[in-house]
Amino acid sequence: MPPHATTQLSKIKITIREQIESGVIAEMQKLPSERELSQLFNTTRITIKDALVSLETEGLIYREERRGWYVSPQRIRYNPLSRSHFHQMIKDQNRRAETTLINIRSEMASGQYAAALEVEGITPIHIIERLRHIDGRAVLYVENCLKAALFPAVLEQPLTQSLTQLYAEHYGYHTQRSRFDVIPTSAPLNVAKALNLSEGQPVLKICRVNYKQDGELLDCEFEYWRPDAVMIQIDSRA
Amino acid sequence: MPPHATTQLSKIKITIREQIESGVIAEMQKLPSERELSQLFNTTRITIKDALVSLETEGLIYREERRGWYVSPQRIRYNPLSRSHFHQMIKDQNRRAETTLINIRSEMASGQYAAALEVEGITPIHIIERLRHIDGRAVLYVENCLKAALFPAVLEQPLTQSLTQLYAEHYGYHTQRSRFDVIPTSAPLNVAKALNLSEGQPVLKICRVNYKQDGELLDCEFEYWRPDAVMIQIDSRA
DNA sequence: CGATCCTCTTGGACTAGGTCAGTTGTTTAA
DNA sequence: TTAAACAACTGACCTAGTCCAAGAGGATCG
Repeated sequence: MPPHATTQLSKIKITIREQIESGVIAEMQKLPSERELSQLFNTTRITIKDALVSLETEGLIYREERRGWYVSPQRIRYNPLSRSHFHQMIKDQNRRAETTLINIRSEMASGQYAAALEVEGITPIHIIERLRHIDGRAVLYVENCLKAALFPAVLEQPLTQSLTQLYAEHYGYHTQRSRFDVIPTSAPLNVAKALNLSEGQPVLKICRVNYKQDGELLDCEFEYWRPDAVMIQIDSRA
Repeated sequence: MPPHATTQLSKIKITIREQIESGVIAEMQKLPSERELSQLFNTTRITIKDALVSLETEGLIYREERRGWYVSPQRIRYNPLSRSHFHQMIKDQNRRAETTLINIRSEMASGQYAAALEVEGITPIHIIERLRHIDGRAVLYVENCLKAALFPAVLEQPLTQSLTQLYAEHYGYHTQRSRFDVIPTSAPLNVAKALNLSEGQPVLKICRVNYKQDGELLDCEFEYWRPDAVMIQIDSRA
């Protein structure tokens, strides 16, 4: 019997947590369906769902929309200040990374793009939308936003690799300064679609602005992480 | 009529969002009760609750346990690398800060404390639990964890002010290096109690370790923020 | 061999209630 | 005047279902 289990909810949570921590259900393995669990615990789907959502908030499990609930793997440690490549970072932590290109748009800066790029008036920009996977699981949706004037013919380049590397090798741009915000919020529809979430589920949003060697604003980036997949880790001299 | 509102849920969300953004309901003001809202929108409390939880995830509203739902104020911008005082940071953003002392414990390091302080074997520590308010709202629960050997008679000092300042003025310790982790997770029971949350609601956990001028580990800190109250903002040269 | 269709399973969205415990403000009694 | 008692209100927790759309996998057909 679980210790100090007062409510149904905490009993369910404790039992499932024990199953996961003892390894009975492995990382990335599927939990029984909500209907099955509600029979197992002799309760309703709503109570089961409340328990699952709570464990999801904790970062112990995650869901794929209309597919089921799964056990979260270990969090990736991520330092947004280090401009090291995503693929390198994942590999350093003995995990497997993939990147797919979703879409490229060219438009005039407006809304959060204009604000982040600190531009007024009509400025043409390219927006590169990519999806990053770790161990086969979509965990990160990224929008890179480039001032078109700084990046001639960028759309003909290979865009599933590191953009940092592309900037350096093809344009001679090096990031000298970075500024970023971390905001716990919810997934907009397009992000939710890409990450197999439903609209309004929690994500960790990271907005990053990079400046090149001469101090000019280089590009900005909007990252949307599955919140169970990552922890921000920063080490710096004060 | 709200645009593109397909489901009940999104209709309710859009309507409440409009009310807040247009200022009909002001910051920190209470929303109607779930029961009232379910009558207003001619739906059940479950649907209303789903909508409210979704807006809460977004950071637009927050709840006080068994008290009601309220409109979130603007997020505080917080740079965990700058060792500037909490009260100064809040004042710089034209907000009002308070700190209350909850409890002080002296025990032997174990669990996450031992891990963060990088100690093995029996090490006596002091744990200072404090609660921080912004504009009268409890938004941050902090545990400071000090190696007792480094801080003789620390418990006789005033502990609702800045500990950084106390370290410098009374012990001559200055933070030279900081390391911190940011983790979206859920509130443990003691934290939930202090922040008027219910167990398992989302918090932003920040674990910080400070090293003093000679490189020795000085102290560590566990911060639990209401996730709608804060955004992490870092600016640094790469 | 590849595409399409069909069926089963899944979580998402919803209705219509009830009980319980902590919070708040008011009334009452010492 | 003050504290204790009380009643009203709140979200937390819970039951018992229905309907729907998207996902997954197998069978079928060109």
